[in-house]
Amino acid sequence: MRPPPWKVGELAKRTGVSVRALHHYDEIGLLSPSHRSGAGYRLYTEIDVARLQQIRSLRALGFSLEEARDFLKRPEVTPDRVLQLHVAHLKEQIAAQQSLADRLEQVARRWRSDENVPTEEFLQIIEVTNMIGKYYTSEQMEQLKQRGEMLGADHIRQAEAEWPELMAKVQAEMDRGTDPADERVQALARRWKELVEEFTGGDPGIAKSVGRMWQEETTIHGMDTGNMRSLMGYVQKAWAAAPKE
Amino acid sequence: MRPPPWKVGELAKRTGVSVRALHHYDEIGLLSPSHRSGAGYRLYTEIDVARLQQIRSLRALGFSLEEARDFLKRPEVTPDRVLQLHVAHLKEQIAAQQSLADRLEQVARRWRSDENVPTEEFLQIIEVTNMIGKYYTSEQMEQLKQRGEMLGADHIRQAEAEWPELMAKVQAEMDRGTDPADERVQALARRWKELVEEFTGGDPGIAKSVGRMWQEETTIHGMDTGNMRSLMGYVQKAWAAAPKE
DNA sequence: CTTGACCCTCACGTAACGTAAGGCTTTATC
DNA sequence: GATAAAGCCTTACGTTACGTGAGGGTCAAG
Repeated sequence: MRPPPWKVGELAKRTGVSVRALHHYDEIGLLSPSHRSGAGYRLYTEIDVARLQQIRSLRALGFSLEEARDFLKRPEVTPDRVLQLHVAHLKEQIAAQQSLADRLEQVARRWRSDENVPTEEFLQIIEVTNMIGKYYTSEQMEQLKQRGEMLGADHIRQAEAEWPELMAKVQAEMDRGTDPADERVQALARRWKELVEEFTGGDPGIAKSVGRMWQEETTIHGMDTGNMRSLMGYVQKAWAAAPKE
Repeated sequence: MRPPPWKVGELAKRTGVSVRALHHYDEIGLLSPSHRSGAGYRLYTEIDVARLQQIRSLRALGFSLEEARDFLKRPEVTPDRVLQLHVAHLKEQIAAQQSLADRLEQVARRWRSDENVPTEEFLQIIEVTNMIGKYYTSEQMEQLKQRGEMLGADHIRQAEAEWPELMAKVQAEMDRGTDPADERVQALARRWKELVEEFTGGDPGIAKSVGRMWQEETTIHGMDTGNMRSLMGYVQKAWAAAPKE
């Protein structure tokens, strides 16, 4: 296991990725080992390991192998960016799973008491169960990727810059106790929504999940999380209070 | 949407399970709607919805469709049992994801500071990432199911009864501050391990995850969780302190 | 020097649907 | 009450990410 060119079986044993999978990644040009021995043995280096990690993280996000390959081609995709995405996704999953677990426990309790659970409960459970692990669905990813390309890197950066600013303003209104229905707050909430939509391509499903992702992202840019949740709550109230269009 | 025989598309829309998937489930005899209209339209009742929920929960646990079908045939499998399994699995996932997320954040920070992360980190991340969502692997499930059949229902119940008893004893030693290496504790730890192995068929991978499941299960039988964790920790120390065989 | 553990390259198999084709039925619209 | 549009049916081939051998070199150990 020691000496850092590893043979395929060694890498497989250490990572839990099957030999066949590594062969497959090589075949499709997703991860080709940096070296081959004289006899044609695949030899993987640290660089290959790092790339494999990126790949597995992206797969955990729901990327297909092809999407992962394309994504890793893009120059702005740095290793820590991938890690951040993975972390954001995990936190999202955790939140969703936590609430589902609570719900399931309730239903189980109810079932044990009177064996009579309304079908509506089951319908909702099915829906939520499906959503978990599917948060970034393939079409959603499609849109995300397209948007990412269409907006261009600098556009994205601009949005990134606007977020903290916008959040600071919202925070100010919140501290001041302004009613979420107030026009000033409404304007901020609208802008918030626009920013989200700009990034998501207007898909409401993706908006929900990516909303939280942005929350993470901007957290990383130097803000605190507990607070953020209350901010989100405030904005949501504002949306709820909005005159319908 | 109201009237409870639903057509396939209605059910699909409400649950997020695709029409094709429902057709598929019908084809393979996993979920055949209770009724058909004169024109041959599939009509799903509340009972069908409840079954669909079971199926999706089992799928979330990593069951294949065939395994789910067989599992649901068994008479001791009640709806709330499936819910409990699902809950246990979710909590397990949450714990694993939480620790992975922490790890990823650490690594990301380290990367941003010196851009130099030891390969060992990546190897471990890959391994853990793989394990999540794979906790119950198909072969593991195989073993679980086989064991479930081989042990028989009453054997299981006996084990169920022994758990609280055993845990009470462990708790007593722990409260007393007995060293985990002490022979009394060692005996209890061995029995603990035996019980786990009896249920898991001796597979160490499954033992780890099912250990937590039992934790949940027995919790449900009326014990408190926070405490349980420290119990587990204590037993693990005992295992670590065991003279190697 | 042989034997077991690995490695290679084909190459076909599989699970759980996706997707499209061709053709009825039900619902909505005028 | 006709005429779409929308939804349902079956049949059937396509897809992704590998699993699972088959047939045959390679290499460290005894």
